Amino acid sequence: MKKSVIKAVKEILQREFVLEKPANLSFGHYATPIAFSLAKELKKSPITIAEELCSTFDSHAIFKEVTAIKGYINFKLSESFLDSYATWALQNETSFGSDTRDQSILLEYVSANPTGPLHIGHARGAVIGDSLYKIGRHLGYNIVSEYYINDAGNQVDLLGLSIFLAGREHILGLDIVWPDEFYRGEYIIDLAHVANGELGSSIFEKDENIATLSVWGKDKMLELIQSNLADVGIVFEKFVSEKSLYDRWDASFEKLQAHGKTYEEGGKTWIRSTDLGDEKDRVVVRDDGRPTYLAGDIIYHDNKFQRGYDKYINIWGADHHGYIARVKAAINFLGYDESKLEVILAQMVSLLKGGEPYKMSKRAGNFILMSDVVAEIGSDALRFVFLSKKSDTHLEFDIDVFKQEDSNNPIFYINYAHARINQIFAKAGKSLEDVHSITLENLSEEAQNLLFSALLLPEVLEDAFESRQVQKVTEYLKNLAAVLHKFYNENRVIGSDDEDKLLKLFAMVGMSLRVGLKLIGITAKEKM
RNA sequence: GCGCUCGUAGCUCAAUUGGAUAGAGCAACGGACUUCGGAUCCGUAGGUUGUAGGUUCGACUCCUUUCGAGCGCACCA
Repeated sequence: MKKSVIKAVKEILQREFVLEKPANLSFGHYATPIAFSLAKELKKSPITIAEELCSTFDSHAIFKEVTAIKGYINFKLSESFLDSYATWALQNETSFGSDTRDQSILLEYVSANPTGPLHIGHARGAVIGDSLYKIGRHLGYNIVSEYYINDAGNQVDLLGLSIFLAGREHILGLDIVWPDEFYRGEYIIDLAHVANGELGSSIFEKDENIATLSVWGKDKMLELIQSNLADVGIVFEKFVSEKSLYDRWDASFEKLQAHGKTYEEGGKTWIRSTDLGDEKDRVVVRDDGRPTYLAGDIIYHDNKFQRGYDKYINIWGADHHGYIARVKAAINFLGYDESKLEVILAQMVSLLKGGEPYKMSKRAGNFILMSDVVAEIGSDALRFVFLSKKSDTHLEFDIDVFKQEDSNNPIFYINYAHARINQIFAKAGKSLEDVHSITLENLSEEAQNLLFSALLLPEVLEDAFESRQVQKVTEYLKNLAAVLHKFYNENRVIGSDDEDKLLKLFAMVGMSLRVGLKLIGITAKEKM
């Protein structure tokens, strides 16, 4: 819809311009402030320019009216244009808002360590990533989702040790001296019991079994994480193991060397990341010859860029923000364009419980499990809460308030609008086919506005995806539901002269609600 | 100390990425039910956009100052 307007306006103005929504729908459907930017050039007032430009739009069929108000040029679409668009959309639900694009995108998100279940902080990035993925696909991007498994290094060793010690304490009944660093939490004890069942209690007898428990535990945790994700409708296309990458280190290292960005000092190998604005140079190989975590990420990004995507999006927890500079520097040193990497930071989620701060930590066992929250409020509400806020703002909510949310939850409000539409069709004893051929014209002002709102979905999706701000979709859906509820209260459909027209209009609204919800991972309810 | 992110109604958040009178929900108060499901709608009240400057036709948005909050500042992942 927006594209048609841009095309039409461009034909007439013959120059670039900004198209936006007017402050008030009564002004028109779209507007441009171009007169302001022309004012200096033409040495005339914006108001005069806008009025002059208006008259040049008279002939165009897609506009009902073009008016100048306080320097803005406002465009009102014709009813026949809106009707034909809606009629087409209703016949093509799956492709409504869909398009073909040639850009390819690799989207990496979650990538939580396989050393414990997902907690509520992971959920934010997970839900945002998955929604971007679903929307991007719908918009026609060639987009692939990927999970990077940190299955190498100390953390996984620590997991093995923790399970081992838990087994010795809880299964063998031995007295344990716990080291400073280990994973706490019920799930470690649970794992020890499962290991006891699958591997036998003898696994806890000898220290050399710790390595076995590490690998075993990591696989179990990965299964658990995947199951946690599946519970909120998230399935990854691809998993990449950090461990499997290290034998390619030599090849990646050669590239860095070829660009002269490495050096030896103190028996260690460094990269000159300060050349590209990092705070300090970084060690990539320790003095004992073991590569660091960054080395793994260098190989991984080398591997990613070799796969040749147009764009790489990583969603990280905000506590990793200090990591961006060194990874971008490394990508540059490998000989790639680091601007193709875009990092979205999902800010911290702080939880309260009964007004008290609820401290979260991966290492300690007192984090709140994502699966617990899902069990209490459901996947839809969890997704909606995280999708309603910009990812880069700190988010705080009280878990008790969150539990209470029922009718106050906007997800119910939107679902109710959708269910109402189904209900009214049922009550009228009609289906979409019965009203499909009717033309949507001579509608009231309110009905036209409702129709227009429903038809905005495609451009909202596009805007949300391109700005990577999914809250635009939830905002839109809340607004569309509100317009529908208001209209419903003020207008009787069944038995009115315009019954079929209004049913068709409602069908269009229902479709936008349904498609929009689907793309943020929520299934619209047929009835409540 | 240095860096990144964020300060918008009592609370949780929006604001077309520099545009028109800064908007929703919750909480408060007052209305609308012989209703196509009231899980809804309407109204009232609530703001110097943390502070102080600057840039321009125009600033919540960009720049500078300052205050506050969170996070980071590993050869851990």
